[in-house]
Order: sequence, then structure tokens, then C-alpha cells
Amino acid sequence: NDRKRKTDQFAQCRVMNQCPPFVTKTFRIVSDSTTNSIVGWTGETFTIFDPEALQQDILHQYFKHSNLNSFLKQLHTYGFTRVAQEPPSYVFYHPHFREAREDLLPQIIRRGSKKQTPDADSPTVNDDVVTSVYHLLERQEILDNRLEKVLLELQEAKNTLQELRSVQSPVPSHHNSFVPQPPGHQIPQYHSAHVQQPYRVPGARDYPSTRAIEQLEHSRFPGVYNSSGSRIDDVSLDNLSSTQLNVQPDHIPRQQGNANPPPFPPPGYPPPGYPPH
Amino acid sequence: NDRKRKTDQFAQCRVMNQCPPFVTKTFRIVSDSTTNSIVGWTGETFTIFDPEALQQDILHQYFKHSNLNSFLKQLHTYGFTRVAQEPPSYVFYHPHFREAREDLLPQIIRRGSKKQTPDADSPTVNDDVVTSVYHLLERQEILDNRLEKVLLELQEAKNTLQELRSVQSPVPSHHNSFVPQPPGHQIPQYHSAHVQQPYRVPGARDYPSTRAIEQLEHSRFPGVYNSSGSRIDDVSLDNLSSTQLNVQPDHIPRQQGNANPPPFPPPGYPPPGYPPH
Amino acid sequence: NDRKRKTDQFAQCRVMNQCPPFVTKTFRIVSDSTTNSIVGWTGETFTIFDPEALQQDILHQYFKHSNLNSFLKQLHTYGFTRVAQEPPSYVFYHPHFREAREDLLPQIIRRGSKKQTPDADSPTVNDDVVTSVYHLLERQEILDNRLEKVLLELQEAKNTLQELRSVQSPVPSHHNSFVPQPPGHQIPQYHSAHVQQPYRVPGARDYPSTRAIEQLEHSRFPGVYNSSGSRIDDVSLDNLSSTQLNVQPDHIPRQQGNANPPPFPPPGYPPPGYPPH
DNA sequence: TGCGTTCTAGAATATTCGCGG
DNA sequence: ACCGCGAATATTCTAGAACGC
Repeated sequence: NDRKRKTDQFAQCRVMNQCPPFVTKTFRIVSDSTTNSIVGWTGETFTIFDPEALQQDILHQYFKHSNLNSFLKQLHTYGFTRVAQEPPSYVFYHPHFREAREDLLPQIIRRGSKKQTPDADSPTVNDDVVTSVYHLLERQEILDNRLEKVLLELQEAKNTLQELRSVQSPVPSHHNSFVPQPPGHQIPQYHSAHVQQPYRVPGARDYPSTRAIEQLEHSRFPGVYNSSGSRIDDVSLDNLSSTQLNVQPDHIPRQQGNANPPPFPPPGYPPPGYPPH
Repeated sequence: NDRKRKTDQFAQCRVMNQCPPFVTKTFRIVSDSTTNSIVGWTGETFTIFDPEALQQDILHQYFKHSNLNSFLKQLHTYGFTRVAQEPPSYVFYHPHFREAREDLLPQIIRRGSKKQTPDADSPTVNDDVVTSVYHLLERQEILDNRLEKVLLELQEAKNTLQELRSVQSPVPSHHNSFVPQPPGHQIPQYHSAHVQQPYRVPGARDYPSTRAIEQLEHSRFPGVYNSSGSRIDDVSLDNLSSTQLNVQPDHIPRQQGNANPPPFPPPGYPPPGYPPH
Repeated sequence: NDRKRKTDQFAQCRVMNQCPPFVTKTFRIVSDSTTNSIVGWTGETFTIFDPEALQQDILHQYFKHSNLNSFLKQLHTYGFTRVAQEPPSYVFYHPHFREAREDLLPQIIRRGSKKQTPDADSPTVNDDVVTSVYHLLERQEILDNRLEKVLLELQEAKNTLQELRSVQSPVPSHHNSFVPQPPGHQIPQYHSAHVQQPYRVPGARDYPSTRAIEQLEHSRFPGVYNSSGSRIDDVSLDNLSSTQLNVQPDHIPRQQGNANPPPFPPPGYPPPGYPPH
């Protein structure tokens, strides 16, 4: 609440104080539909298609120079980032530089500008964190809702299917897919890739540079799931059977139920059929 | 201190950059089905079948050289390991270099890169906050993954149900949402987690996110899934049909199957049609 | 010890007049008389007259790119400095990059290179002393070169004057060149560098980053001129009229009679006649 | 002071070379 | 000779620093 007021205050200030000329000029340049062949919006980014033409024909209309480098420098100064690294393509992105969103422009601030902390009483340290948390919470709600919805429909579907089956065949298939899968038909590694440990080929070395990451990867944070993961865990999926999930784990050695399992499967060696000719 | 804030403010620049050009280029080279006789996927590895052809015909299309050795050097620099040494066949493996798993590429880090240990200097940030954020991120990943999985299975179930119905009879399908969708209105392909880039709600920023958070996002926590995520792997949804679920994933932020979610919305790359003439 | 062997090897290489490829390539580019309209020597500097043409037609013949910026970056990396700032004209100077002086090229060292101290076996002698001596030698070379040039021009001038006299009039103009020169025909500052303040083009900035070497290069070593530079001051210029020395000091701000003169000779500015067509 | 322009430096990736196993 | 690797150079993109307004 308190936070919100501050934010609003800030937003208002920014709205009143027009943003630096460079920002609005750039916005006009990009938005000008008569020069779309030179520079224009490309989704959430904007692209300079013809650097030469921009330098020759456009820049001097807005700035005191005709130097593409100076323009690029300004873009960097205001936090734009180049997102394509294959010259000669200039694709730039800024979180607050969006098509038809002139209202966001004031949030584009120059580097070293003091405008960034008008609130000033907040310790400024956690702003990023707080905002991140906010967005995360938001996302989580969306996800929760979607998951609930899906589960509901699953339940319905289950019922429907059951109905159909009972109509179709009177056989109470006791052996249907809802029975536990035989070992060896476990869920393929593909589905558990994100829970696996990094694979090391025999002889692979651990470079000192990877130690830190691995350490993090190996660390645990107990208690996480007590509060947040429980709902999911309560989802009832009884009477459902697992299917073949389109993966071929056959040749993939696996180690499961291991408390500290080497996470990655050994790489698949080129099958005999390779290469295809 | 002041200096740090400045740096953090623009840390997002780097956060947004996908991954080094070499990684994406190599992925494209390997995945290009028109050159499968020269280089291509071989299970969880990729193989250079024809080093000569690669050097002569392929490399210069992607790099500023045509030397196989330079390519191999880069592979080593990024942690690829050679798993078979019978020239003239080169088989390489990297835990995060998998067929159709473009989402894993950002986890491939260059040796000697400073990205790996951005920690250690995050000072005043409450550890509590960091931990909370960490938990949130983690939960979200779990949710994302499970949701995706459920959606996939729903689709399968839907198909199965349709099959059953068409075979069976003009059953007065009881009005629920499980009416079969016309083919072509299937759940869009972007539901398949493993081929998608993570999406962010419009306007969501990636906060320069204190290094700690970045690290969290980049780190993996294997033990997590032992307690909460594993069960879902056993979920079986055979023979169930699902509906469209009337959700619009377009605007729904998702982070799926990616342990290292690129925080920024994927910038709109210039569509093929650009520039308009 | 082992390390020393390597160093020695390298030192030997250096002695052999091997220098980084960029240096020799740039030397060849500038010295190539077939491209004098694009890039060429302009006195003690070299000038890029046509940046576009250089980028389009020249660079890719020597490097793996066609970006002027990359070329400029390398120039800076090797210690070249830009001495005129009116695009599209790029004038660069380096104390060891002189026309027809390929022998000086090995003294052009890359920034951050560890090569700078190839001797290394001397017991940690005062680096200050060593560096000072080195730079003294360096400066001496510069002075020698300039002196030679001046003498040459003097000779030319003398000849011209002789010609004029014999043709024109038998008047024995009483004494020397100290008759007031017409304004604008003064001896160009170029010739009096050793008594001059460090030259700075208008707006030229002093970067704090100048490293030790540059500092040394810019510092004065009193006594140097007493022994080596003074003689030129005594050069008799009587009966000589100053000729057009191919320099246009008009727009060059000068500061002379300063007690703390910057050591570098004023770079030769591209004469009006350039580029040759 | 803040903004704009320019030149230079920093930092990350890329390419080549040569050593030692 | 192959292979993995360190080190030097090369290329690119971004940031720093000075100066004028």
C-alpha cells in the first residue's frame, strides 16, 4: 500500500516531466510509418533495416549530427540493448520502448541520471527484488488457476471416458493402463531432464569455473514445498494411466531412486544407422 | 554503493542476451536437416560425419573462418566433450545441447566466463527476500512443467476420446466441454514446452535483478523434485480427452521446462516480411 | 625458468621484427600507393580520406571483417590517436608509425600486451629508469626523423630561393630570413615542434587513462634537447625564405612558450592537396 | 545540472597458434 | 600426429570520460 503510493507519485512526476528529447525523438523516428523501410517496429523491438539511409536521411532531421555511432551511443546510454548479434542487423530492445506505448517513455532514463531514485527513502536495494516478487506472485496465481481448471477438466474427462468404456465394452479391464507401469517403462528422462544432475562423460573434467554453479545446483532448500507445493500434491489423479510419451528412452541408461544420482544420461552414441545417406 | 546501483540498473542488458552466438549457430548447424549427411543429431550427441564438407561448405556460412580446428576449439571452450575418437568421425556431447531443446542453450556457458559467479557481492539484500524469491521461482517452474505435461496429456486424451466416439456411435455427447475439436484446432504447438521460449507478461521487466536472483534463476536444485515433482511423473492420463480449456496462453507468462529461464520476453525479431517496402 | 625460455623465444621473435599482424597490415594499407585516394600518408600521420571506400573495398582484403569501427578499435588498441575530428576525415598518429619506416613497426605494442618487457632477466632494475631510457631513445628517433625532414625542406627551399634570385633580381637582400614573413606564411608550427606545447586539436581531450608509456612519451626529459635538439635551433636560415611546407597550420591552435610543453611533435595534418586523385 | 556528441576504453566472444600429453 | 588447452590477437558490442551547451 505504502509502496503503491510511492510508485504512483513517481509515475506522476515522470509523466509531468517529459522525458529526454532523445527518447521522444527516437520514438517518433521508429513510429514514422513513412520510413518503415529504413527503421521501424518489429514486435517488441525496433530494427534499423538500413543503417546507411538512417544516417544519411533521417538522423539530421532530429539531431545535430548524421552519425550512426552517436545514435547508437545514445541508445546504449538510455538502456537499449542490441538483441541480434549478426551484423549488419540492428535490432534494439528496451522494456519501456514499445509500439504505440508513448506512455512508457518517461520510464526510460539516462544512465547516471538522478531521476531514478525519486523516492529515496526506500533502501533502494530491494526494489528489484520486491518487484520481482510481485510479478512472481502474479504469475503464480495465473498458473494456479490454470492448473485447477485443467484438473477439473481432467476429472470430467476421466468420467466421460469411464462412461464410454463401460458402454463400449463391459469388460472391467483390470489390467488397463491405470495399473502401475512395469519397471522399465518409467517416465522417460525427457520429462525429468530438469531434475537431473549434469552428465559427465567418462574422463570429463571439472573445470574450476563450474564449481560455483554446481554447488548451487546441488544445494537444497528444504521447506519450500511445505507451503507452496502442497496443493499440487493433493491433486487426485487416481485411476489414470500413463501413456507412452513419445520418447524413446530405450537406449538411455538411467539411475533412479538414487539420492545423489548422476543426473544426465550417458549420451546416445551414434546408432548404427548413422549417418543417413 | 552508488556505483553498484548504476551497474545493476543496466545489468538487464546482459540478462536479456540469449546466449553466445556460437551456441545458437552450432545448434542451427546441427539441426539443419539439409546437411544431415555432414553433421547432425545422433541421439543425445551430435556427430560430424564429414569433417571435410563441414569445413568447406558449412563453417563459412556461420563463422568468419573455415577451419575445423577453430570450430572444435569453440566446442571445447563451451564445454562440449568428444565422446568417440575414431576419426574421421567427431561425436560431441554437452548436457545442455539436445535436439529440439533450444531452451537449454542459455545454460551452455563459456569457460572463463564471469557469468557463473556473479554472487559474493550482493550485500544488503535480505537473505529472506532472496530465499523467498528463490522459492517462488522454483515453485513456478514446477507449476509450469506440470501444467505443460497435463496439457499434453489432455490433448492425447482428447484424441483418444474422439477416436472412441467415431468408432462407437452417434452418442449424444453430453454437452460438456469435451466435444471433440475439429482437427486443426488442436492445442497449438506452442504448448510443447521443449520447443518454446519462455514468455513474460507484457511489460514484465527483468529486474536488473540483483545478482543473487539471477544466480537463483540460473541455478538448479535437484532435490526439489524428489519430494514434490516426482509424483507427477507418474500421472497417467491415458485415453482421456481434453478441451481447449479456453485459456489464451499467448498472454500467459510461462516458464516451462527451463531451469534457466531467460527473464526477458523474447524480443520480437523482425519477421520475415520486414522491412515493408 | 621454464617460463623464461618461452619469454626468450618471444623476445627473439620480436627482435626478428615480427609484430602483430594488424600493424603490418595497416602499414601496407596506408603505404599502398594505388589507394591513396582512400587512405594514405599525410606527413607524420596517416589519413583515411574515404571511410566508406576503406570499409567497402579495402578492409576485407586484409581482415576478416569490413567494419570501419573494428579497424578504428584496433588502431586505438595499438596506441594510435586521432588528431583531427572532422568526419568524414580520420587522421591518426603513432610515434612509431611513419612513412617508409617499417623498421619502427615492432615498437608498436598492443595495449595490455605482456610483451612490453621482453628483457626481463635484468634483476628488477628500476623500471622507471628502463622505461625512461626506452622513451628517450624513442623520442630521439622522432627528433632525428624530423630533423632530417626539416633539413631536406631547407635544402629545397634554399634551392628555390637561389633560383628565384638568379632569375629575379640582383638585389643582395641584406641578411636573413628574419625579415617579417607575410602573415600566414610563417614557418609552420610543424617545424618548431620541439619548442612547442603539446599539440591539441581544438576540443582534444586529455584522458586520464593514458598509461605509463604515454605519460613518458608526453613527459619531458630536460637535457634531451640540450644535446640533440638544440642544434637545429642554430640552423642558419639566413637568406632563406620559407617555402610552402605542405602544412596548413591555419586552423591549428597553438600554445607556445609554455613551460610545460607536451612532447609529441604536432602530427602532420593532411595537406590541402590531399588526397591525390 | 543535465543532455548531446565524440573519442577512447572495457568486456565478452571469436580465431589462430603452439605447446605438451 | 591427434587432442585438449593456454595464450595472444581479432572482432564486436557496450561503457567511460571529456567537453560544450
